[in-house]
Amino acid sequence: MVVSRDGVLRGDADVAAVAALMGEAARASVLVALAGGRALAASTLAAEAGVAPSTLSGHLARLVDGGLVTVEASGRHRYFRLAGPEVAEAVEALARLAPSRPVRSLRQASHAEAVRRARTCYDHLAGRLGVAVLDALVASGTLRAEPDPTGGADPILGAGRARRYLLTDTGRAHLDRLGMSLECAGRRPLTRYCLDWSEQRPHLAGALGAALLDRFVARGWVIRGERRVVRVSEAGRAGLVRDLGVDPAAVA
Amino acid sequence: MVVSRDGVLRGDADVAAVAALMGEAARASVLVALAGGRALAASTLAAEAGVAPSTLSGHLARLVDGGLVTVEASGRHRYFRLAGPEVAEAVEALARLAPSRPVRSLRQASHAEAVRRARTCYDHLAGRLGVAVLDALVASGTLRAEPDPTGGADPILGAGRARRYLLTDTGRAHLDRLGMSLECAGRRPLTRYCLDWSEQRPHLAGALGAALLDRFVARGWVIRGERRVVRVSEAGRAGLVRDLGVDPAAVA
DNA sequence: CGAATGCTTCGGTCTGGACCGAAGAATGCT
DNA sequence: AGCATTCTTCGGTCCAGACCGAAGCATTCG
Repeated sequence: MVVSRDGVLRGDADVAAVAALMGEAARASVLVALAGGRALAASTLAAEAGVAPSTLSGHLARLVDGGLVTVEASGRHRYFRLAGPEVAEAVEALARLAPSRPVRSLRQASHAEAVRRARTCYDHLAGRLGVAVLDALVASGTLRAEPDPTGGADPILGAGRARRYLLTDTGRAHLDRLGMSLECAGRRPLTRYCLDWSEQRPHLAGALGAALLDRFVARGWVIRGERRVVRVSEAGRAGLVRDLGVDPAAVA
Repeated sequence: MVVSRDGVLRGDADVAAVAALMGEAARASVLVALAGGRALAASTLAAEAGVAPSTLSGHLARLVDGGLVTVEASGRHRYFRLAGPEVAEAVEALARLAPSRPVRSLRQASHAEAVRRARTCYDHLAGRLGVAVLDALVASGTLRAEPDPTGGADPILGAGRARRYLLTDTGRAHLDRLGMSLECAGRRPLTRYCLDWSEQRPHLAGALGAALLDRFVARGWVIRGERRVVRVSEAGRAGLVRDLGVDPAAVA
């Protein structure tokens, strides 16, 4: 309906150009990773796509040039984002007619649910559980959410969202009482956030995030499974709710 | 939302594959030409795309293999059609974010409307007028719509639609009275239909279709414009409605 | 200030695939 | 049957572009 030949509506050279831009594995990977409105750094995207940073840099330049993606420089990072909802719609339209739609087996579906529920992200917790833990730490005053000091919008979380999380004195004492203090953070930042892709909200990373996962595992609160999935034990359910104030729904 | 990494929702290899299939000028041209549900023959599509038939044959095979296009053999022709509405939607989604969206000027828009109203298709009439003329000839009994003798579905019009139009005896007499009989059809089939891309319905082609356009022009009923557009004169409006029973709305 | 980090540009290699023409199979017309 | 038309397959050429590593800027941190 929209398209037709004869010069009546639109030529087709454009369609081929846009499709060609999407029709390469690394670039498609970028667009898919960016679908949902996330902004991600070039290095992250390169790891996702499984190509060298230099290669992906070229791809990103072409995507930006083609108007599918926008860039925002922030320090020495450059955050890439889909240029608009139309781009996401096009990606989804293509995904809908992807060949060999992998028959989502029951087993795969339940694995997917497990991943969303609780998993590791590098060395810290992620998924609904990871997000709930950060929420609980903020709610209990252990961490204090600090708005962006520069006043600018955070490229990942958007304007008005916390840009860093500070460990309070009472919070440090609290963790000490629980036997969860950190020996030495070394050069690593104590707290960092990491945007959870399945929850679209931040979870706790950094040295504290790693320490917490470490303790949880040591106490048998969470058990590592395969493919980064973790399972919460009965003791973990009780302990997380009692000692950290985690939302019971997140460990159910 | 639909798409994400980690095997949770869907990998992206499929997106890249589909997009790559669309990301080539000749193949995109095919998809655009087929948008709207038309079924076209390989040779037609090759001419559209501006490549050798052998080249396009390869492209069509890939499109069929990729599930974007279906093929139906009919005699020595093979008619290609989009595999489904999802394909058209994807093409349109891509077209929407095509770069350098050519600003549709008022002039272009009115030209488009004129093309839809009445134009020539090779040597016969097309557009709303062409379709209306065929309708009128059938309604008046000049032509008799013959269902597909083989009982199979017509590759262009679908099952249950007329596959050929026969000139009846009374119809021939009627055309004689109007001074519109044909001298000699030669080797060319007397009647053929041709699917009108703007109306999605058949208009009259073949020797009779050509003869009618010829007479209409000779009598000054229609005036040829540029770019295949034709305009109906005041006399034409009256004559077409009075002598042929054409729907007045089609010549308004 | 240097060192580390994040990203881009450049040079060189290599493969996929787009293209054509010629030959071959299938079908319809006379 | 014989011939024309339509489409596909095959062989061979050629170019776009995907890829990597090394080197070059810019920024941040110690």
